[in-house]
Amino acid sequence: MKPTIYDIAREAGVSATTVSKVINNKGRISEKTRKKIMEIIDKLHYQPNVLASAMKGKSTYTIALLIPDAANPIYAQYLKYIEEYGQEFGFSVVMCSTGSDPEKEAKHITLLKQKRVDGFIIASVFKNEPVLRQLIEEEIPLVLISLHRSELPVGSVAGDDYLGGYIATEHLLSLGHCRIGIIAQEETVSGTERVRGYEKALINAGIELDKNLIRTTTDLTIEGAQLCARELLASGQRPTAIFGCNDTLAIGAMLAAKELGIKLPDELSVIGFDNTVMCKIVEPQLSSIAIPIHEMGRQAMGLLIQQIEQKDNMKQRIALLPELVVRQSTARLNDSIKYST
Amino acid sequence: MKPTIYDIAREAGVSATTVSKVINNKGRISEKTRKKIMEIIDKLHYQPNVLASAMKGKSTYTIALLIPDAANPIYAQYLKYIEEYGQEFGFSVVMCSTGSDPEKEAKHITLLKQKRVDGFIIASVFKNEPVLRQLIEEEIPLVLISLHRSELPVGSVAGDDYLGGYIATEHLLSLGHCRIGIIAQEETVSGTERVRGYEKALINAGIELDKNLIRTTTDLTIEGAQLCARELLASGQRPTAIFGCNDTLAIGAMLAAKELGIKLPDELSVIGFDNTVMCKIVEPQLSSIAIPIHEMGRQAMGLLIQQIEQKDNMKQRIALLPELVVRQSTARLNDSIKYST
DNA sequence: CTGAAAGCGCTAACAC
DNA sequence: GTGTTAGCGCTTTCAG
Repeated sequence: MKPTIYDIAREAGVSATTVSKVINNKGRISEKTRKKIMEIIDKLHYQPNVLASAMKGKSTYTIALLIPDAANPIYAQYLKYIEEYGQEFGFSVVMCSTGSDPEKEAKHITLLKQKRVDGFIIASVFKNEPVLRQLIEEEIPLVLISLHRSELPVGSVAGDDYLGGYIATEHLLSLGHCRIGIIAQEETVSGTERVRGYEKALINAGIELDKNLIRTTTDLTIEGAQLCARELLASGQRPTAIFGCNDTLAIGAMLAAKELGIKLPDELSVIGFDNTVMCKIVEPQLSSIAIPIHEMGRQAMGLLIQQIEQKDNMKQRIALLPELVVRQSTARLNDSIKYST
Repeated sequence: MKPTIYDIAREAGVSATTVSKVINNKGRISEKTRKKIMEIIDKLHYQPNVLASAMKGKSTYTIALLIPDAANPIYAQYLKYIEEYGQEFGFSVVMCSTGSDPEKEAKHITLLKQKRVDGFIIASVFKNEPVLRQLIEEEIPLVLISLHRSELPVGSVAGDDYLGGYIATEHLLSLGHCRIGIIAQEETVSGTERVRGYEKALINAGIELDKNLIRTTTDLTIEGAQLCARELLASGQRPTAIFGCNDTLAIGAMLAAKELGIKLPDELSVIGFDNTVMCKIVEPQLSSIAIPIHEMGRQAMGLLIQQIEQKDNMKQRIALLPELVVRQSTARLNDSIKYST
C-alpha cells in the first residue's frame, strides 16, 4: 500500500504530527529532524493524501469550469488559460460541458459540490438561475466569464461587448458603408450588447436604424448563419457590409455571399467578432474584433483564487477592452455599388 | 454547516449506519425507515461527502485527461466526448495541458495522484517515459489515446494511421497523380505511420519513392507548414499533389500554393488528415481523412471505467478505421500539367 | 432489520 | 521542539 504519514513517522522515530508539520512548513522543527523526515519521504516515495487533508477543512485545490461546449474553440481557450494559471497555484480544473441544458447544469453543480471543489467558474451560458443563486447564497467561491448578471453579487470577467460592437460598426462606417447588416446571437447578453453598440454607432453617424438589417439566430453553426445571411442579402436593398456577431456567424455570411456570386470585399465587407483562428484561414481573411481571451482566463482564475484563499471576498467585475483587427474582408465602399443599389 | 450523515440519523431517530445503507442501497432496510430517511435527506438538502467516502477506499469518481494543448480543436474534442461519456457514470474529468513538457507531465501526475483520481487518460503526446512506466507499475488505471507504446502493457485507443495514410495517398493516385508530396509531423508515431501508409500506397502503385517529396516539420502551425510547402513547391520537379499529415499542415500547403500563384485544385491537389471544422471553411474546401473522434473519446473512457470498476483489468488496444472525405481540394490530374513538368 | 465501534489519513489544539 | 488526543464524514465488520 501507499505509505501514510504514520509510516514516515515510524521510520523516522517521530510522531505523525511532526511529519505533518514538516510537510506543511508549520511550527518549529529542528533542522535535523526536518532533514531526516524529508529523506524518508523521498525514500518511501510518500505522497500526502489530499483527500484526507481536505477533510480537515483544507482546500481540495480543485475548481470546476462549466462551459456550454468543450469543443468550441473559444471555450477551449478559456479552459486552457484557466488551467494554465491555476496550475501555478496547485489548482486542478475539472471541466464540465453543460450543453446549455439547465438540468445538466444542476447535475454538475450538485456532483461537484459533493466532491467539495473549492469553487466554480461559469462561462458564457448558464440557464439555471436558482442553482446560481443557491451557489451565491452558500458563499461558494464563484466567478462568471462573459455571463452578465448585473443583479447578482458575483465576481465576473467579460469583454466589453458594447464597445466591441461599436468599434466594429464604426470601422465599417469609416470605410463609407451606410447600409450595414448585422447577424446577432439571440438570447445572450453579450449578443444584445453587441447589437446595442452597433446601433449606437449608427445613431452617432446620423444613420437611421433599419430593422430589416438586423437578424438574430439561435443556430450558431456556420450553416445557420448562412441561412440568415442569405435572406439578408437577397432582400431588395441589400447591405454593403455585414457585421457577424461572432466569427462563425461572419463566416456564414461570407459563404452565403460567395454562393450568391457577391464578391468579397469589393461588393460586400464582412467583419466578425472574437478573432479566432478561423479568421486567418478563410478567404479573404476575416477582419474581426479581438478580446483578450488569455487575459480573461487568467483574471477569472485569479479572482476565484482570491475568493478561495481569503474569506473577505472582495468581489469584482472586470471588463476587458476589445480591439479591432483589420484584415482583408473589409474594404472601402465601392462607389459604383453605392449608387447602383 | 452542511448536514452530515449524523444529522440525518439524529433527525430520523436511527443510526448513521442505517443512513449510510440507505444512501448506498446496501443491506436490508425496511421500507418504512428508508422512506423516512429519504424524506429527511431531501428536507435537509443533505449531500454525501465524496471525499469522506473516498477515504474509505471508494472511488473519487474523478479521472484525469492529459493533453498537450487544450486549445487545439482535436484535443478539445477528445475532452468533450470523454467528459460527455464519463458524465453518464458520474465521473468528472480534470483536464491538464502538458504543453508536451516532460516536467509538467510529471508534476501533473504527481499532483493528481495525491488527489487520488481514479485513473488517467493520456492523449497524443507524453514524453516522460519513466512516469508512464511508474503509473503502469502501480497499476493505476490508464488508457492512451493516439499514443503508441507497443512495448508497454497498457490499454489504448487510436485511429489507424497507417491505413489513413494509405487511403489518402491512394485517393490521389486514383486521380492520376504520380508526384505526390507529403508534409509530415516529426517525432510522433502517428506521423511516421501516416508516412508509412503513404509509402506503401506508392510502392503498390509501382511508383518509386522520392525522398525530396517527403518533408517533415516539428512546427505544427499553419506558418510552419507554409514554409515547408513553399520549399516543396519551389523545387524543380514540383509535385502535382500534396498530402498534409494533418489539416493544419494541409492548409499551410494550400496557402503556400496560393502565394505562388498555383491554382487549386487544377494545378495542385491537397488532402489533409483529421477532418476538422477547418476543412469546410477554407477555399477550396479541403478533402481529408476522418477519424471518428467521438468514438475514440467514448471508447477511451469506457476502457478506463472498466479498469476502474473491476480489478481484473482486461486491457485492450482498439484501432478505429479512418474514412476518406472528398471535398474540392483534390481533383483529377490535369493532362496539360502532367506533361509540362 | 438495525446499531456500536473502529478506522481511512491527516491536522490542530493543547500539553510537555 | 515534539507528542497526545481528538476528530473531519463516512463505511464496514460484527453483534444483537
